[in-house]
Amino acid sequence: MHSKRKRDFICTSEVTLGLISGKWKPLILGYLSEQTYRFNELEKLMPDITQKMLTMQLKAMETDGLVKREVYAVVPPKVEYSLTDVGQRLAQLLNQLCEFGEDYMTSTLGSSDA
Amino acid sequence: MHSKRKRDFICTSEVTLGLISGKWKPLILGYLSEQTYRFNELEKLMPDITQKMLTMQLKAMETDGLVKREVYAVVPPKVEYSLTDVGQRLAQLLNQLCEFGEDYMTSTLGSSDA
DNA sequence: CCGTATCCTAACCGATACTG
DNA sequence: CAGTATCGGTTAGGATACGG
Repeated sequence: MHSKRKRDFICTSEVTLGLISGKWKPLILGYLSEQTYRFNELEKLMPDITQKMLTMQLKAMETDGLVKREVYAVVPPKVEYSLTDVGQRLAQLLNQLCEFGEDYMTSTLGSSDA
Repeated sequence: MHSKRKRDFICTSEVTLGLISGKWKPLILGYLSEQTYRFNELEKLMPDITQKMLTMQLKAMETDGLVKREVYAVVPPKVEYSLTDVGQRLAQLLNQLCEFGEDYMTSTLGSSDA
């Protein structure tokens, strides 16, 4: 009874994957799930990311409702990023992906074509 | 106590994401989680995929240990694809992504910037 | 400090044609 | 039937420079 509807069903996974797809999103999600960070703090946590990419990924996640952006009207500028409730739930899901990843790496150590 | 190790931990999620990343992999995973399919059956299930992409994604998934490929020495050729145990477990995980995706679409209907 | 804008490369993916 | 090979378009992402 699920053979025909499966395609639609599976496609909703791509909605979720779209929220995470992006080279730095999983990492950002991971950090922000711990605490609120300022823009340049995130930069320091991820030395390899460029300002452009950090801005883009944060903006995308904000648009997707995962991240909350708070601007303080001070000089020098201060902007804080935190996860929304949805973002936190997605971060939880990401943890499950981590668990699978760890298990996968373990269970495929004795693979024949590794 | 987990703030410094978090980065390594989160990065293992990218291992899992790497297994799913690919335009058609979630769909293929979904179909093969139901039953074994032949190459051209998968083609029919996904009318928009090209032979090249189907071959590539299947080969990648086979290399990753998600898919089992069985060749029958007959004419015309017959090749059957099925999920390995790891592949099945990943398909389960994909179902959770689906659930989140559905819930996400529902919970963001009343969003302010939709 | 927090971004934007521009340029450039590399990867992904589709269309098409060909092969065992 | 089940692939492989080649070409070409589109997009993600990095480097760098500039602006509020």
